[in-house]
Amino acid sequence: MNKLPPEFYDRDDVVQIAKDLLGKIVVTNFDGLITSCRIVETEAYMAFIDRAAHSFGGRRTQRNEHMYAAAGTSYVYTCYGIHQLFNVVTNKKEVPDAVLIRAVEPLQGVDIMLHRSGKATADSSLTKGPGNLTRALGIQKIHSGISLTGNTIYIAEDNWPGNDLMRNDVTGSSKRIGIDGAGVDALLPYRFFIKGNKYVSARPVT
DNA sequence: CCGGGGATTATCT
DNA sequence: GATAATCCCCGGC
Repeated sequence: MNKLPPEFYDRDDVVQIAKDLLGKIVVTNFDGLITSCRIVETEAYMAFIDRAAHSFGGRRTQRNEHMYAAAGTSYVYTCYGIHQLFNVVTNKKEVPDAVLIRAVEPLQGVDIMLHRSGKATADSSLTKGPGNLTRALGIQKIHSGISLTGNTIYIAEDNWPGNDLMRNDVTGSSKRIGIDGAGVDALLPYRFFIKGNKYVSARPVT
């Protein structure tokens, strides 16, 4: 299992990076508790011109400051007052591209994740949906701004079979979820998921 | 089984 | 004061 290098994140095509992150593995290591999950659903948010992005028009506030950080930085923020959402910052410093991780499949440390979520059984709701997966992995707002090439939170790849198959046979795309206020940009096909995976958070909208 | 709406609070205007 | 990149329960079919 190899940690993704800084060059993976430091590219100018955030849509391609969102596709490439499918099948990769998120690992968290908090206080010696190691949990890991495979990414099965992502969404791309493009800097400056994307009305759905927090950084639309170059908007820069205390909340989204980390979107402007170097490639490979985490951006975690609170949504609806309750949920923490985990994003991967891409592209060069001062260019606020990001990929939202929307759903993952548990791999390692399921018992720890159940405990964090207060759930009794490991059904798909454990890590289906952006709010649920951060709870299971223990990711909180205090983890915003850290490097994803370090040892606390990082993303790695293994010899997952999907890597060897034709990418379009394994993955699908749709418009993004929950951003109806974004005008025409709400229709952009910037959501990517692994076809048929039971942890994918919602039905693709045609 | 499915869809609608309430929960709950950080953040921005 | 309004809104929000969501979740989950409950009521109706």
